[in-house]
Amino acid sequence: MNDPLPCATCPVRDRAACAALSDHERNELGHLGHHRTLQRGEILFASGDRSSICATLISGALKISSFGEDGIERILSLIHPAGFVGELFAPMARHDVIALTESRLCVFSTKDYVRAIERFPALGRALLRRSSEDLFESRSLIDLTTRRNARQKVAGFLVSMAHAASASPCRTTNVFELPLTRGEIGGMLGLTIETVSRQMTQLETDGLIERWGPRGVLLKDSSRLTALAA
Amino acid sequence: MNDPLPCATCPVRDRAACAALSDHERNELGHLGHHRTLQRGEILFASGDRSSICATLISGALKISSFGEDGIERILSLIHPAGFVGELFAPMARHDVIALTESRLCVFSTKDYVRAIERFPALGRALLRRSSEDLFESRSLIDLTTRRNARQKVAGFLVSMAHAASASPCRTTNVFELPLTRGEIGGMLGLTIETVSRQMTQLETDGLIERWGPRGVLLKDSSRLTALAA
DNA sequence: CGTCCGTTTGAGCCCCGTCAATGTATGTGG
DNA sequence: CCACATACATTGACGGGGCTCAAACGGACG
Repeated sequence: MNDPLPCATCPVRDRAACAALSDHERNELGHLGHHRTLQRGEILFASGDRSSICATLISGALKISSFGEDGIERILSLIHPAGFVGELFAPMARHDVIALTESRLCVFSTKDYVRAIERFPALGRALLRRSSEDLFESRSLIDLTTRRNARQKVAGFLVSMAHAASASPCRTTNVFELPLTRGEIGGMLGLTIETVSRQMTQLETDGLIERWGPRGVLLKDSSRLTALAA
Repeated sequence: MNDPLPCATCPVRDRAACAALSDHERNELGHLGHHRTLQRGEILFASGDRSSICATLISGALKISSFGEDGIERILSLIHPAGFVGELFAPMARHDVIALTESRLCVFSTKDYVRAIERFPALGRALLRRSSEDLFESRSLIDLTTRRNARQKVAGFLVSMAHAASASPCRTTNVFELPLTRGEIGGMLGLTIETVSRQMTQLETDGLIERWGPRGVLLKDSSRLTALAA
């Protein structure tokens, strides 16, 4: 079951937290984890789970969500390749982690991973760096959700998704596929499905974007879009 | 100027990140930092600063804010005693950090602190733990801001402030002083001053809270308030 | 072709943002 | 001590943006 992971060919081997390790150390870490593939909608772990696993995302996309008693989903974060999920220090999971698209993961038991951090300080530092980045992303999302009107929220969301979709941070793509449904977008921005949809069509009629089917987006005027989001 | 810090009498010595260090290590870290006191409204560092400092909060409260070009403040996070602020890995600060009340800080140069993390792995792990907690808090705030109506947002805000105000996480206070103005609360929740004010008065007339002047709050019915916020 | 799921579009209403006035606490100078 | 200024909070009136309810549309898959 736990065959050593083929880190040598891992597409995120130089961006994930484990990239900070030496070959020898990574090899050792590799023996602790295993690969897993999730289909869209599959749950990695749910709020309240004691299962205590954590994982690095290799490909695909995940969402971290909470559900109110009314059953309304609120998306708290998106996870992109090389991202890390899991509560290393809490006794149990406090949110749900769900695949947005087919996703490949490198899964570890939390206990093993914490021990690895203690043995390999570089891993802890890399994770701290990643955590800081997550924190910044999270605050950017707060920034987005507290904006005044729906127009600014959707515009800002599209810009941030464009950044996330582009592999390199310097060269940002203008055309991409949204991994989220309208409802999920609404759940991130504190809007309803209908409002998101209306804003999208209005952005299109205003010539700021173009749409390729329900999920494809082309940013025709990124600068004006960015300005709108500010 | 850089007298060794009197860690021995520090009120957060067993909760802050540096609590993970041995006496000897902490002593060494203490030689790198210095104390500083901020008055309400004073800025520790601002977005775009290259100053590169970081700090542990000893007493008081800070806010992390971003300002839109319209000049509207959006509060992204509150920092409580034993909290840590500063961008260890970014070339410059991306948000403003401002004192909410008179605050005492333990300030370090980022460069020194990063070096300390490399020398003392336990410090890195403690910071990772703290960062995970900040991330959770941040996501809780997202959870709050994406709620449907103003009532739920304000109720949830009051509950979370009650938790933050109580020193111990198990025994939570029901009476406390808000360190924030109505405008600042609005800036956190994506609401206006007037809406916050109206919701507060309505919560009072409904018998859920009582107010002691503009800032003092007494939670008369925490359970109903919590239910309302869910 | 029919079903399912997600998106789009429409109509109506209500919550909350805007604008404006008043109330209250604190500090400052005459 | 009082008049005044400043800053913040409260309250009211009003209009518009977004939520609710509802129906039509479109693609994927049997």
